[in-house]
Amino acid sequence: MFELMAVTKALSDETRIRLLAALEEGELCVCQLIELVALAPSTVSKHLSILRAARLIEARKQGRWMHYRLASAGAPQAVEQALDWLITTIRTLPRIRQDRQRLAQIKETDPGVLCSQQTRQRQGGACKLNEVVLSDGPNAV
Amino acid sequence: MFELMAVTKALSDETRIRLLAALEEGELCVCQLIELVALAPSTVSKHLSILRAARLIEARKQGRWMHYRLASAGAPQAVEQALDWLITTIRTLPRIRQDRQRLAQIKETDPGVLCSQQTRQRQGGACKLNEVVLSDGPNAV
DNA sequence: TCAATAATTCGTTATTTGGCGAATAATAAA
DNA sequence: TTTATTATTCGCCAAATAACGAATTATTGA
Repeated sequence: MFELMAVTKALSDETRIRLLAALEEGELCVCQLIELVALAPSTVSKHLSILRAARLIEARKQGRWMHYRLASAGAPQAVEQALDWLITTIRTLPRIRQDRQRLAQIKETDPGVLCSQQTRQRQGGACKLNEVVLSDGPNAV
Repeated sequence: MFELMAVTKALSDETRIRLLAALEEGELCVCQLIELVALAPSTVSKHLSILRAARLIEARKQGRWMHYRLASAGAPQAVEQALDWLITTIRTLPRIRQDRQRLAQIKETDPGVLCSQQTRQRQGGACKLNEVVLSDGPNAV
């Protein structure tokens, strides 16, 4: 029962559904998934750990990068069937199709470049935006 | 996406899984489900409304009684497939088998009698049982 | 019509969950 | 070895959720 609930709880969050859908096309590294769902690295990492605990995804470490993929054929049957159901069900949903397009763009960028972009955004990169907002614009103080 | 999430969220609670499993064998009224999961009527009613909103179950009103059953063939394909997956997956789980046995007992009692028993229990009615338990039996003080 | 009853809705409380940033771990590069 | 970088874990806060009892609705029976 515990294992079943791990699966159903893992599937009960929209972000995690999107992550699974993204992985349908093949293995991705964390920074690519972060780029797709546009959430903090710690948040995405937590979502991935929940999916992994439910055995819906598997991980592979390569240097500093972690690569995630959907559970393989070796997974429990309940997990495999759940994934089958999910993937066929979500394929046509607008949100998922949108993600799929965006993912194609993301894959064009080298993951290394992607990571450094994200790091810059989290650090000083946002300052320029703040300055503009604070000195001018509709939300000026 | 909204409809899909309604289904996955509905399946993310253990009580609701047990309710679905109970309904696999056929239609049941609310008081029978209350008896099975041993939760407050308002709680069970809420769970049923969540399952119903996800279209996993359907309802039929007969007088003061509401009868619930699993979604029929007319349900959305995603719902039907989810139910198929769930029912086959949970059938062997200890907790569900246990519920199935208890449900057989519950069905032996007339629902009307069941309801009045429950009403008495929620009010002062538990006293008689308490007295017996307190004065004698395996749990006597 | 009025009381009883099956179920639901409402309001409140406690727990769980999702989100973030800071700190940490692990690995690569200088 | 030291620094940079990728990802995770931790600690905190806000939002969502499950539980209950009280009040309400809908229906039957007196």
